[in-house]
Amino acid sequence: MTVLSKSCIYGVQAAIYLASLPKSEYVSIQEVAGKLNISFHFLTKVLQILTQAGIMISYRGPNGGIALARPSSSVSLADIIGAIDGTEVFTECLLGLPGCGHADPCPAHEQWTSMRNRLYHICKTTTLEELATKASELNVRLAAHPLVQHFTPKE
Amino acid sequence: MTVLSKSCIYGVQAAIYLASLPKSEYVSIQEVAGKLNISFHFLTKVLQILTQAGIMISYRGPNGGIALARPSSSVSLADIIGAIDGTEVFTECLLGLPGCGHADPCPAHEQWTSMRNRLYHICKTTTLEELATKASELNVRLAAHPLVQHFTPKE
DNA sequence: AACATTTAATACTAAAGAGTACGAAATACG
DNA sequence: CGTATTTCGTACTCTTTAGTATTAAATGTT
Repeated sequence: MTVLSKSCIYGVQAAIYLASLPKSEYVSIQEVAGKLNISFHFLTKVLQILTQAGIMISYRGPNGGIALARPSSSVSLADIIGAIDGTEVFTECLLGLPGCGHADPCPAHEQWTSMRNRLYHICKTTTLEELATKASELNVRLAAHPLVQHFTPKE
Repeated sequence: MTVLSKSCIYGVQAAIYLASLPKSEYVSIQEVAGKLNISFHFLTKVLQILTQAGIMISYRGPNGGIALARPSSSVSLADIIGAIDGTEVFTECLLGLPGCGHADPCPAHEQWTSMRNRLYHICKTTTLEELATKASELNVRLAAHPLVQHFTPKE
């Protein structure tokens, strides 16, 4: 059991990748998938979700692709997680009890609520800009396998 | 995507239920499943895991059942989660990157590590005794559906 | 207008999680 | 010894998530 689904992880990775690019032009999903070592088709589906959510914009045809719809400083981790996995992680009871809340708490309510709120706070205040800066500053890894390779100008 | 699997949630609920009983005798899985509104067969499989992990002990035959192997004050939430879902939640990178760590961090490493450590700390220091006490003190709910009913002496 | 490129949409396959069923093994009790 | 009770082990089904494939729609270029 993981906190984020695979779809969500891919979405976050792609978003960070876009945010880390110098210019904000359309980048083909193929390029992103290649750099991040993700299945192109699968990533396409994930990015469609982010596009529909208004987090990214897409453009079809030659030189088309996807791009962040807003400046990376105004997109939070929580935005992306919310769009793909939903807000469940930030709101649900640890034990999955439907009506768990202040009025009718489960035995783990207090501990978990404080936890969850902190998680939400961190995700809400962490922006793509911040993550992208770290990624490039520290030469930090983004992709699973070999590492993000050098940018090869698209042709 | 949830933090804990259904199996794990059921395991935790059952453990709290056992801990909340006055005496620590063998309780049939059927009784536990009934009180907690969980499928008997499914709960059986989950509790087998906890038995194999040494957290519970079982006894077959008439008047058999399961019981906590140790006093409820020495069983932590983390023990149960670890046995059923594994320690992944407490150790894994948010973005699921294999070698993510201090030496080779992902962009979300710092934030997530502090989060995770706190989660682990809370789960490690929260005992079944504590949870069970809350459950009975506050007349707090444990099961999803109707509510834990009154104890009906087993015969 | 024709063609190449790239996302959108849909459908399909594979794997994992959740839930069900049933027979085998252990044990108490008459 | 036989029978009822209760966990153990295995196998099966259903649902969700992950991943693959294919066709349609949009758009720039020649």
